[in-house]
Amino acid sequence: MTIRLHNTLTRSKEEFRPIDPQNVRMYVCGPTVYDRAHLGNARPVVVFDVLYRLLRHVYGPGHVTYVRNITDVDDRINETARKRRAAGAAGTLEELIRERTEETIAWYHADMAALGTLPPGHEPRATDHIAGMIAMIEGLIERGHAYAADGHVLFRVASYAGYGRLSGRTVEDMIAGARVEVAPYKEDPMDFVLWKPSDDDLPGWDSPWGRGRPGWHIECSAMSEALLGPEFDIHGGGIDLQFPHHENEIAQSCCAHPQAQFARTWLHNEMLMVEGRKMSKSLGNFFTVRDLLDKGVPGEVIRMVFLGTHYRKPMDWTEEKRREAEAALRRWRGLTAGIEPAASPAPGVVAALSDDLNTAGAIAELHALAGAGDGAGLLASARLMGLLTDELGHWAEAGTGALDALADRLAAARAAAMDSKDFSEVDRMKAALVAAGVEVRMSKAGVELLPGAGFDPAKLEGL
RNA sequence: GGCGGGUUGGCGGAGAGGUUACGCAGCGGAUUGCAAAUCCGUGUAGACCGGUUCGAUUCCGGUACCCGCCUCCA
Repeated sequence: MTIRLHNTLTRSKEEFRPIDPQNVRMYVCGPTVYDRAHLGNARPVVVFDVLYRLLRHVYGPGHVTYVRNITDVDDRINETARKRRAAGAAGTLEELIRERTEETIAWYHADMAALGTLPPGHEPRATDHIAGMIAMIEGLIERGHAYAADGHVLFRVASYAGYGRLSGRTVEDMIAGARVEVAPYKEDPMDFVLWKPSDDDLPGWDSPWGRGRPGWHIECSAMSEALLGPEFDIHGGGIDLQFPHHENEIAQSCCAHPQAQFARTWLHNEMLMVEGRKMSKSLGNFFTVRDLLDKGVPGEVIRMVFLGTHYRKPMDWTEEKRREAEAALRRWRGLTAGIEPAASPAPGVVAALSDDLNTAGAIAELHALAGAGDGAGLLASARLMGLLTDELGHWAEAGTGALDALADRLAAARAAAMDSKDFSEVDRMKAALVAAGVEVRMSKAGVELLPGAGFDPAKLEGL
């Protein structure tokens, strides 16, 4: 099976050929752990989880290395720690920072697991790789690609001819935009920070340039090199990282290792929209994955909604999509209950995923399998996409015990009504069940009650 | 201002230079105490204007509108 992926670097779909099929290497930009992950943060995690699963399917589970970093150096983290200290929290600033990042990472792991995503093989933390960053910065200075000034170290953008290739813009274009930060210590306004000084109120590490902390982009260059080497297969993240983050990563890594190509294939997922607007912190229209889970939206449903839109198109989160996804999953779970998955996923599903992760096309194939009554094929294929797994299925079983008892009562009432011709009690029960989101099936064979979309076990109380 | 992307039937959302996407909703039928579910049947859409072609929604150019990046962001 040939996998084809859309490479941002070339703006075209390319056949994917790993550098080493025995060790396919992928790096995805992970979270900055300053707060709960919002729904937009979850999209790349799910998208690249599907790619990870596909790569494992094609090359073997032991032949894919997936690295997703954790950024735990960040001014927003510092800010939270400072506020906590000001509010009287015990401990040093460093301890409060660690506390904050530890709890945020635990939330992140729990929330992403709820979406059925596999943990990456490595989750390096920036604070564990400071030495590697300092070494890389020193190398860049030696080669003339960076310079120290006023306690800062800056990358000399003019020294790298390839700058702008990923984002498809020239340095002149960017200067025309005229929104770069001008600082007295910069040789050129485009130059970006590799290292910056920390005062006593900020976390810092000793370096040749004094006590300080790394800039935003250098961590990914250092950590990908440490875990995947100077050249690897896939680098992923949200499209908003294309510039400047990924452009700067390329500049740093390629200048540090001129003989290597850094990441060969760049994949970017489009943004998540809410009410037609990008979900973003500055617009203040974001909600977290946990908010949704707490509202009773199962992680599997969120995952299904995500996969319904191709990753390179903006996706609007809507209540209607949530409802449709839940209904389809309930149907499929009913169809596959007690069935063993087929030995391998359906070729049509693998083919769709292999075509630049056409998850919407793959879901259409799942519908076809369900329509054909192929429960075993459906199960194996859905699981390749991380759907219909045992871990994600608990939501679909909630309240089913109560339904079994109600089904018996309804069957008895119906049998009595058949004789008396008075169906009022049967109709009352049926209406109440439908109101609780239950699908009521009455046939000659008997009565069957199944949870439907929006099923709420709490509404069964009065029955 | 610079750069990039998008525009598909009632809604969501794919692929393909010429043949039904698919899902949801709708409509007709079977079935049912009535329903629901299920099954069968049913829709002929691709912003606008040109061009290439025997043939374009699919390729090329332009226009309009929408969105994103250029500033913390996935």
